[in-house]
Amino acid sequence: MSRAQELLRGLVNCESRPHLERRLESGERLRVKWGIDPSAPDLHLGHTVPMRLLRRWQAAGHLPVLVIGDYTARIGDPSGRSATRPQLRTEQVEANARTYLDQLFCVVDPDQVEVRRQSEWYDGFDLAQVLRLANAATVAQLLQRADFEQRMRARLPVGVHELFYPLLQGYDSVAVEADVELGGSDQLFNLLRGREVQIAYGQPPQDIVTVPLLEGLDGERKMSKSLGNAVAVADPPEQQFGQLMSLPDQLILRYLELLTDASPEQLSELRRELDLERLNPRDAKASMAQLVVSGLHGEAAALAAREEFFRVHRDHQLPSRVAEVRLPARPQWDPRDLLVAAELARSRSEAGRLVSAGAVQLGGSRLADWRRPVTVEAGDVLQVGSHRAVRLLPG
RNA sequence: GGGCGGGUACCGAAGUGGUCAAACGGGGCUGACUGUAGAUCAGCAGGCUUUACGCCUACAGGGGUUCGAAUCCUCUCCCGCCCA
Repeated sequence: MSRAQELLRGLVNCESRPHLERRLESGERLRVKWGIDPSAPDLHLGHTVPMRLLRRWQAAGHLPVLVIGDYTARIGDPSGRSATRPQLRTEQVEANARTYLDQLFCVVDPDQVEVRRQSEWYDGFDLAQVLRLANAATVAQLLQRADFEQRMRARLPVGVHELFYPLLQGYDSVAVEADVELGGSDQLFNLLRGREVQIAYGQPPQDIVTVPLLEGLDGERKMSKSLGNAVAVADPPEQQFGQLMSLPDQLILRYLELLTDASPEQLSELRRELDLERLNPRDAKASMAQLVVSGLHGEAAALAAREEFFRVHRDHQLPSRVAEVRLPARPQWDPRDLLVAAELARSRSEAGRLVSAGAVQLGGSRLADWRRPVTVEAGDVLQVGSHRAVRLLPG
């Protein structure tokens, strides 16, 4: 496999591939732009797909240029807007940007990057420059974008400022003189626009590399924090492990391919084992989860997370670390008050329902009826379902 | 600026005067089973209480009609479409 082929392995799309391969073979140090909007403080596993690619390119001697979208994030990300969103304040954006970088450097080598912020060039942008930028595309070109079209058809709002997104992102490429821009496959439109903007400003157009979008835990839609199907990079290892175990079985190989260093040979071997049912999908999934978690938190943490998961969910034992709750001493408790006091139920009504459903155990025995008061011994464990439990202490 | 159509629980979406705390689907929670928080099947679904077909709060917001309103009227706010 040539150097270029190695760097482009597993990618869905390049523009233009022959040109990019030539440049990769030339030994040139390429400036590889990757942009992120710090509109929310957390990166998730979907972001680590391009991050992992950047690391590979770093190893081959190229320079990632990370563009922090502090400007577009400050305006407010209009996608998925359900109400007028409060504009993010500068400090908030800056704080987000910092946690972003911390998370990024879990994967990307912090010594081999250039970090840039949009504010470097947009703070001083005047109207003449805005108009010149706006002249780099026509309305028809901007509206042909698939998600605008879908939203218009679905009678959802499309803000005027959203039309500027591709232009702003494109101008970023001009500002940082990008040779290559990396993005998710949903970014193709914006990335291509970047080429046109560069041409309009007299620069050679960047090459484009798009990586596949990672499906979220629901197995259907792309991973996104707002869809609630994401695993955050900063989440604790046990939580990540558990979330990964809730993945539909058919995505095990996909996650291995996009989120770990598993080789194509290992993947096809694993596929064969699963097809022949020689391997329990649960165990394959656990191996995947362990690899992914160890990539972010290290091997020891990943192993501990795996053991804890099996202990609680396969062997149905109490979690090894149970939170402690201090309660006033009372001779008897209404089970509902007890659940609310332990923060295992939001209301007495909900607590009553949980007891009726047979979900609640106190000191190892199942509560049958919320009407029957219970006595609490110091150190008793109150448990709801299989994995929510607290130890009750007098206080 | 004009015309039209909308705003219902976490999301989508029924419901056009009482039997609506509100169908159905998704998501969520719980149980059974299992091979995992996966799959499948079942249950739960605002709050409070003396757990009763009791009370309070709730169908964008305010005001009104009515014995009674998510449903009718009115004003306000928000959104979409078409025309200009």
